[in-house]
Amino acid sequence: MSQKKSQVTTRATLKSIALKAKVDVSTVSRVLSGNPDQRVSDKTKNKIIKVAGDLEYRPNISARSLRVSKTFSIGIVVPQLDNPVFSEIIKGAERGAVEHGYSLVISYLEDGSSPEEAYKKLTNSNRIDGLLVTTLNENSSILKAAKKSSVPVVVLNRRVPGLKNSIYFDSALAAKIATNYLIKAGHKRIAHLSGQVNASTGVGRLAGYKDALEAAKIPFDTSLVEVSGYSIMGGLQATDRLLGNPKARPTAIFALTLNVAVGAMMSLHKHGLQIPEDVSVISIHDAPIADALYPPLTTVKMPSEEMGYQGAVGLINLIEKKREKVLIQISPGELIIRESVSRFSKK
Amino acid sequence: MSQKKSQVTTRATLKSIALKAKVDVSTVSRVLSGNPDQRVSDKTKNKIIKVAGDLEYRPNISARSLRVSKTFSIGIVVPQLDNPVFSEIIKGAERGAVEHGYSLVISYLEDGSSPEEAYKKLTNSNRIDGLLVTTLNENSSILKAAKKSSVPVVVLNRRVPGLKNSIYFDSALAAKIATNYLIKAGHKRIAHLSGQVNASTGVGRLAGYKDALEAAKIPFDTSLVEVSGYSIMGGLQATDRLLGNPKARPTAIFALTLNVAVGAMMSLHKHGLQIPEDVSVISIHDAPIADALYPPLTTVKMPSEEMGYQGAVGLINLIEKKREKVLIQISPGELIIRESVSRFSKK
DNA sequence: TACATATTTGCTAACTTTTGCAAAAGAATA
DNA sequence: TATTCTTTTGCAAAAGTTAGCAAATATGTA
Repeated sequence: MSQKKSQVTTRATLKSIALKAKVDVSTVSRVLSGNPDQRVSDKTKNKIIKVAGDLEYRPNISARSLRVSKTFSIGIVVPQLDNPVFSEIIKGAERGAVEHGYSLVISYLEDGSSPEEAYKKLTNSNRIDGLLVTTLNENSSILKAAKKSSVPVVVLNRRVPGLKNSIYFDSALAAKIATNYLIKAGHKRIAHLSGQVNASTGVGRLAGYKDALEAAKIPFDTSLVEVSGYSIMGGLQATDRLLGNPKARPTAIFALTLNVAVGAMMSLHKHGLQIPEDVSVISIHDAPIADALYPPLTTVKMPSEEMGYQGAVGLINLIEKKREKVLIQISPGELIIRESVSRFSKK
Repeated sequence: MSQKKSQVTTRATLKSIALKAKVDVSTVSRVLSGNPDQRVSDKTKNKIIKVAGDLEYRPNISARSLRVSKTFSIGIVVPQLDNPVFSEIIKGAERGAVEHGYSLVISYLEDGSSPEEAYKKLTNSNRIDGLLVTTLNENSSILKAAKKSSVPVVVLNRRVPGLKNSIYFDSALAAKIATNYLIKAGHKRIAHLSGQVNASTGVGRLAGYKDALEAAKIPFDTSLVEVSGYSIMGGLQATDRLLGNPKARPTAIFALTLNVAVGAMMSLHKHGLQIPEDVSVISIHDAPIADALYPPLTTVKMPSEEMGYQGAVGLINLIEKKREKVLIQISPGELIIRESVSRFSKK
C-alpha cells in the first residue's frame, strides 16, 4: 500500500550508475564485474568507479546469479554442531568462502536421517554451486546422496570410495605421534580406543598405533584394542569393557578422538582410578575443553580449521573449473602436553 | 569450449514444462509458485504438476529472487562457534529457516572486529533478507552496525537499547532457580560469578540471585560477587580472586555461564578443593560436556535451540511483514541435577 | 592526408520468474 | 439463443546483470 513511501532509498544499479556517468550499462558492467580482461579506458573507468562509490553500489547477486547461472554460495552439511572438530571446520570453510566472494550456507543433518531427506537438503533448490560434506558415519546416506549430486562435492575428514574429492588428515601419523609419546614415557601396556573397523579415519589411526608399537618392539595385543566409535558414550563403554579384567589393565590409553577420551576419563573416574597416576590418557584433536577436563588432557592438535579452509577453496576451484579433482592430506599439528600423561616407571 | 557436451542434462524450467504441457509459462508459474490464490482449473493444474514431477523441476531461486526482490536467505552472525550456546542457536535457526523455505548463511565475526568489517559482513552484497545477530560483548561494533542495517535485524540472547527486535532469556528466573537450589541444599555463603555490569544477561542473573537470597533472608554480601565475564579464563580468574581470602570462602558458587563454571572448577581443583564436598558449583546453560566434567556439573538448562528457532521464525515474519516487531522472552528449562552440588550441613 | 589496425564503447538479447491486463472460454441468466 | 457474469488462460513487460557483435573512436603507418 504505502510501499513507495516506506521505501527509504532505492538501491543503486548498473543502470542508475550508467545514467549518472553518461555511459552505457554494459560499460559499467565491464568495470564493475571484476573481470580484468574487459578493457575500458582509464578515464571512463575512473569516472564509473567514482559514481559507483558515491551511490554505494553493491551488485545484485540474484541478477548476476541468474545471468551466469551460478549462485556464489556453497553449502556445508554437518551432522552435529557441538563438536569442536565441526565448529572449527565451519569456521575455516566460512573464511575460505568469503575470501573468494562466496557465502556459506549451513545445513544441519543428523547422521541417521533418511536418504530422501539427505538428498533434499543437498539439492536445496539450486541454491548452491557446490557442497562440503562432513559425516560421523562412514556409511551415511548423505554420502550415497552425494554421489548423484549435480554440483561438485568435497568430503571432509575422510576418504570415501567412489568420491574423488576429499580433504583428510594423516591419521596414521597423528596416531604414531600420540603412541610414541606414551612409549617414550615408559608405557608398554597401551590400549587403543578405535573407530569403526571400516572407517578411513579409524583404520589410519589403528595402523599408526600398530606401527609405533612395532618400531618400539612392543608386541601388539589385540585385547588392548576396543572399538569405541566417536562419541563420549562410546568412549565410556569401551573403557568400561577394557577395565573389565583388572589383571590386564593398561597403563595408558590412546583415544582416537577427544570425545572418546572424555568418555574414557569418565569411566576411569567411575572406577576410582587416578589419571595419570594409574592410567595415562592421550587423544587426537584439541579443543578448549581439553584444558578444562580433570586433569587437563594431553592431545595431538589437528588443524581442523585448515581442513575447512582447504575444503572451501578446493571446492571453489572445482566449481570454477580451475581443478579437476581435489585430494589433500593434511598433516597433524603439534602435541599439546598437559597433565594426563605421566611416566610409567615401576617395572 | 565443449560446454554443451559436458552439460549432462539441462535443468527443467517453467518454459520447458509449459512446452510439454502445452500451456503458457505464466500458467505453470501460477501452479508452481505456491501462491494458493492463483486460480487454475484442476485439469490443467494436475497436468502441470505431473509434468513438473516427471521433469524433476526445482525452481530457480535466483530468478525468483530477482523478480520478487527477495533472496530467501537469512544470515546469522556469530562471534564463536565452539560455544554450545551458539551451536544450539544455529541449529534452531537453521531449522526455523528451512521450515519456511529460507536458507541460513553463516557469518563468523569475532567480537573485537572493526565496525567496517562488521558492516561489510552484514550487508554482504544483497545476499540476505534479514539478519540474526549474536554477540558476546554488549557494546559490540556489530550491534552498532546492525542499527543502520537496511534489512530487519533480530538480536539473540540479549536486549539492546535502540534495537526493537530481540529474543532473550528470562535470566532472572534462571538465576533464581539455581540459587534456590543451593539454598535448599543448606548453603548460605553462596558466591556469584557475574557478567559485565552493564550487560542485560548479566544484570538479570545478578538480580535473580539477589531476589533468591532476599526471599531466604540471607543477607547479600557484595564480597561474594565477582565479575567473571563469560569465558573459561574469566571464570578461573574470578574464582582465584574469590578464594584469595581463605577465611571468607564460599560453600557454593553460582556461575552465570557454563564456561565460567568450567573455569571455576579449574580454579577449585588448582586450590586443592573438593567439589562438591568443599565447594558446590552450579551454572546456567547445559551442554554435553557438563556430563564429562569432574564431577559432572549441575546446571539450569536453557532452551538455546528454541531461541534460535524463535529468532529465525520471528525474523522471517518481519521480512514478510506479518509482524511489526519481535520481542520474545524465553523461560528457562529444567534443572539438570548431577553431582557438583551437595548438602551443606556443618553449622 | 588517407588508410589500416587496434582499442573502446554501445546496442541488444538472454537468463527465469512473476504479475497486471486483456482475451478466451465456460457457466448462468433472461 | 442472446446476453451477462465468472473463471481460466495467454500475452507481454519487468527485475539487474552479462556478453556477443557491431559501431565508433583513437592510434599507428605509409
